[in-house]
Amino acid sequence: MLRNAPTLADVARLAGVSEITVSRVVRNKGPIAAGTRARVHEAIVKLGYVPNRAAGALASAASPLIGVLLPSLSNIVFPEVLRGIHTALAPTGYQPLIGVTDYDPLKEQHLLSSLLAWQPAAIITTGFEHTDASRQMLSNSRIRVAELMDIDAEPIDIAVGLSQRGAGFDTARHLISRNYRRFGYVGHDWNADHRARLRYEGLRGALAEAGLELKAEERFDGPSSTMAGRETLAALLSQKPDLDVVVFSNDDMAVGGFFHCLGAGIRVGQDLGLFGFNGLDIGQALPLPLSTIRSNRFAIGRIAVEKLMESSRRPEEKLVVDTGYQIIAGATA
Amino acid sequence: MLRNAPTLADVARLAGVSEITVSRVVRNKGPIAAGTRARVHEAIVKLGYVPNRAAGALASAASPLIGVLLPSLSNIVFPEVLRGIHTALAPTGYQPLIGVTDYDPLKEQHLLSSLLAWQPAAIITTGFEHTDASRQMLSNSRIRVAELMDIDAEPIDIAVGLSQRGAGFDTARHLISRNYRRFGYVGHDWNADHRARLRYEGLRGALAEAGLELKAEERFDGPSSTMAGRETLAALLSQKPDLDVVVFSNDDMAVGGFFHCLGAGIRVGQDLGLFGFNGLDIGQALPLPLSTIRSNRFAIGRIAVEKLMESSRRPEEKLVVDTGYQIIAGATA
DNA sequence: ATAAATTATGTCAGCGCTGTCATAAATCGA
DNA sequence: TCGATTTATGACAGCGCTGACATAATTTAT
Repeated sequence: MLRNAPTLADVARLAGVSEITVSRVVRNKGPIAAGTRARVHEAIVKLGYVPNRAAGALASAASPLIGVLLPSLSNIVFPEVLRGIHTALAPTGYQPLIGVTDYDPLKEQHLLSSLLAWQPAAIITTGFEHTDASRQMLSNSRIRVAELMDIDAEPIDIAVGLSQRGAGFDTARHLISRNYRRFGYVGHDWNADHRARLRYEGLRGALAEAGLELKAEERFDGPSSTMAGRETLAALLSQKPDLDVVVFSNDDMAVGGFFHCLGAGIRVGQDLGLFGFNGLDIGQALPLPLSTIRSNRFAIGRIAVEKLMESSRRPEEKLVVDTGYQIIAGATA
Repeated sequence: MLRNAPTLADVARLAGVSEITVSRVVRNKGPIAAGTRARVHEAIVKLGYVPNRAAGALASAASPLIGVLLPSLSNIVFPEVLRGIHTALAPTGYQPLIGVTDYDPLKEQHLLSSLLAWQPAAIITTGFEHTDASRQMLSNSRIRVAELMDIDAEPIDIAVGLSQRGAGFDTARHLISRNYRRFGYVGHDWNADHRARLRYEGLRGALAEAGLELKAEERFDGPSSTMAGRETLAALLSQKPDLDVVVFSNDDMAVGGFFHCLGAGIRVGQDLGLFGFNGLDIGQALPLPLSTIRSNRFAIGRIAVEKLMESSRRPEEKLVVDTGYQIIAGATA
């Protein structure tokens, strides 16, 4: 932006009104006579005026920015949440200011303070794992805060997501009802991905209730990926070949598992059941649609924004929105 | 952010120095005595001072923001570019302000003007297709501009990417050298995705040079996806079964094609060759690794930021960085 | 017709910071 | 030793906008 870009004052002069009137026209605020509005708009177009957001943010101690903290951009899950956020934000004039935490609460804390420096209207972050300092900043700021993906704990303000533990639990219930008994588990690094751990715990809980247990489990030491799923299933089966179903930490891993079976001549759905989590498109495009759980990621982002926008002040009551999950029966388990 | 958050003045008072000195300490600018610096830092920590970015941006007519315009977040390609941008940005203190254009130049134009209102240090956008007004805004602004993904036209300032046309061309050359002759093409909507069209044109160009042609082609009317690839290949083959290789507009589509073959009992690599574009992980995790072209998306984002950061003023010379592409021979063609 | 309410517009200070220019203190060179 | 540099700090205005508080013009009610 140039120093000599037209300002409110320039527009006001050209339209023959005061600056504040132009400001009101631009922000659609307060009563403006139709004729005045027209003249101002004309002047705006003529000069190519674009409001300086920094000045506006400073003067009003508020900005049309929404801080968004995402743990990762490496698989499609969080971009989809972001897409939901974006879709809901687009008609409002708010813009997302993004930070990527790499699943690191300390990084989240640093990013949070630089986001807060912009005086955003709201902050959207992921999960409930924050440093004390982050929590402090968020509650001090008094702006609206949404914590996404999980609803298994008490939010700072709004939580939007699904019960990760419940999803794990219902995975086991579903598979037990389909007469699977010899369960294996293939996961990835859950120091990073806390929600994968919650699903795992839910899974084990339901198995225990049914008097069952995991016959074998293997965790890939790194982030989830198709390749990791493929290799980790191979490792699991070489150690324990007589499983009748394997639950994966997510669809990326499960699709990899499917590919392993394809290569190894294992008939998926007959010799071995496979179950994922997320309901990604890729899983449903497989020759056998993947049995999995739909996690409604787009909706989580969209609904979070909608709820945040309902009021600029944080209400007394904390809000928890359960976006639910649906078991996709599929054909692999 | 609260109206009563500590300001520079509060820090200055506590440290017993002037505001400008605190400002200099915070920004690491100008000479500061070690003792002064220490006292200021102490005061900053004690008060939990966080600089108000809006004020800084207003006063200096510049902000530590980088405007990023992406066409889509629906598949993994642009999130990966964004990840590259993010990775390079993280140590610099700059933050990305994101807009999603849905491949619509007019939407891009609107987003551009709201990004520019923040007086960003630079703008990163995609491709060369902009409205005249966008082009105008970008050149008037004098800030650094990077146009990503394609290098087949003259950039406004910096272009970082690969020759899409060249990638299409070399796809054909490669397949011809492997004795494929009966080419089919499966694409998606290229009104949106202009680069897919460039690759297609490159492909046809190389075929023509070799005295060959596309025996059949089919374009899915919508964005690329695994399912679209699967269905569109089915349609193509039902119309023209005797192809020996099918080139897809990208890996998502090609993976879908692979799944179709799996279901239809077509032996990939023997009965029919498949070739993609992008070099996504998923393609390489297939039982037969997908034959495709690696497009170095992460590097495109990272290098764009690095080049943008080299100077805050736009140099006389336009810069084109070719991040290249590599043919991944794979096993499907 | 006149007070009361409503609508339309303006004045002014100040948001929190940084650029510019000035000044003071320390260091240097011959 | 004394001007010339270099280093360290400060005073001050002003970036472009908006909130609070008038005030003027118009409509409505009585």
